[in-house]
Amino acid sequence: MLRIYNTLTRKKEPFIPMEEGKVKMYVCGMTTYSDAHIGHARTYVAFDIIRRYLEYKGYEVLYIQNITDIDDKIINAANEANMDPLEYSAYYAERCLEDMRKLGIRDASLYPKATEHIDDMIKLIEKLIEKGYAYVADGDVYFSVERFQEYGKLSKQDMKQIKAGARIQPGEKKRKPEDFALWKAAKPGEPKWRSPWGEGRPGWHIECSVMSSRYLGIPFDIHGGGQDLIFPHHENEIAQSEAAYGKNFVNYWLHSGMLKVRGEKMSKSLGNIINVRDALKQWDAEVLRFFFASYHYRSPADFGEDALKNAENAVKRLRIAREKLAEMAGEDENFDENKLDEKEKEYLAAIKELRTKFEEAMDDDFNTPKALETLFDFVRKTNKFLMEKEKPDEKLCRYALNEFLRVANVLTLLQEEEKRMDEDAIRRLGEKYGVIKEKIEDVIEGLLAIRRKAREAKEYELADAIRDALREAGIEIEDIGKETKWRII
RNA sequence: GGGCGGGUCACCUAGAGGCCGGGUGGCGGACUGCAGAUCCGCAUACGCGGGUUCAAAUCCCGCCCCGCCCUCCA
Repeated sequence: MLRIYNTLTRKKEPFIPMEEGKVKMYVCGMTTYSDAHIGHARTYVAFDIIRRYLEYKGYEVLYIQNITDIDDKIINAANEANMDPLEYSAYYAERCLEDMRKLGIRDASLYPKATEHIDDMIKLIEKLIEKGYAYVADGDVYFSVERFQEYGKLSKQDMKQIKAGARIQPGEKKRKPEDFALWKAAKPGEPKWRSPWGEGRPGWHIECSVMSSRYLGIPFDIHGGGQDLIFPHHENEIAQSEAAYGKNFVNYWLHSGMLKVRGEKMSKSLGNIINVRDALKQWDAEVLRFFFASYHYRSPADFGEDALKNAENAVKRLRIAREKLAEMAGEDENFDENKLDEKEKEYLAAIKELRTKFEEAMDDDFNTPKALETLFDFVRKTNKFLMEKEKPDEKLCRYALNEFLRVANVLTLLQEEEKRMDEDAIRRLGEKYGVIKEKIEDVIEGLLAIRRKAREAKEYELADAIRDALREAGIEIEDIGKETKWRII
């Protein structure tokens, strides 16, 4: 039974979707006015894993992630760059999605954009005005917070606190400081849309109320985002949606912890924002994903050299185990349990345990660090099994590999092979030793043949030179007796 | 001030009242021409001070420290 921590109740609750077998989830996406940073990556990897686990459990998941493509910051940034704001945000939206794909995050079911839903926003605002929850003030429209009794229920703040923190910015025409904008009258030169209150553009919060209910209905199952969005954004979404529709908006609110950099908050003023693009120059996408998965999604995470280095080594251990298993694995996984000997039966038990322990961990509010433990436990048992068993059952090995990959995939690990070897360097090396072949694999084999002869002749300098050069190029070799295996590291 | 989450071995993380955490790194052993990989073993831990209990990293109280939010934020 999956249990999920709900920010609304501050408790772990059994997860029961609205519709059996289906999960409708919405995660607040990016405001696209610059490249995605590793904080975004953390959040979207976390929700990607959540989505994958739900699918692993057999749910059909409809996963909506919005793109905020109109907003003050976009307009300002576009003006500075001397570009049209909508072109500007479209450009960054594309780049951000590209970054997420490079990270290995699966696409959401849909990435709706704010500017494509202006009509629906206007309708919702009209409804709020009709019902007396919103008012027009000189071309602006504001939500009247005190009209919504439950305001503050998500962030656990009472009205007194909210009022104490609220301010009226210059140019705003709201009646109460705690009110927030649903619609903003256009200033000269800004992108604008026609509305019953004059030309203008939507406030930030309204888009999520509109797009979530448009694609998922209301209420829907899961609404996620970074912890920094709890207040005011998600609080405001609740106010808008529940005031307008008179019913519960979301069943489970999930919030991911913030990412720090070397113990400090990531912020423009500290100048320590790390873009996904830059992070990918230094670290493998899979290493970054492992790093994120090694923290529980609600805990703060700290992006530091040591932790990344640890992750890099840990990932290597997983990859090697995968390779070793793959070498022994046959075509299909339909092994015959009666043909297994004692050792194999013992290993079969370990394979089955992988799944149960993994699920136990993930069922507990997506405890990915705990889930990783089960992977490493399995790796140790696999290595031991392959070491002790001369000719392991091929089908059993295929089954083990498949099971391993199935759970690893949920954690976004051991996915499609990324080319990490430097083919050019290997070919140059081949030329040096007179090995010229079409296929890179043949070049490597040829080099290894030369090395084998060298070893037999006890010409260890040459043997080691080839080994070191291959290692430089991303190929690691392993001598087992007379035989030599190689793998991409 | 209000809300939330933390302080666990050299490093990164998980954690149920009693027994176990895992990864990285280190040390020793097996294997090896060497290296790597792997296996086995070893070490280092629960911010501070009280309390509850036969038993506390875990529950309670107080304190110190850190991070996040409190109308820009993922």
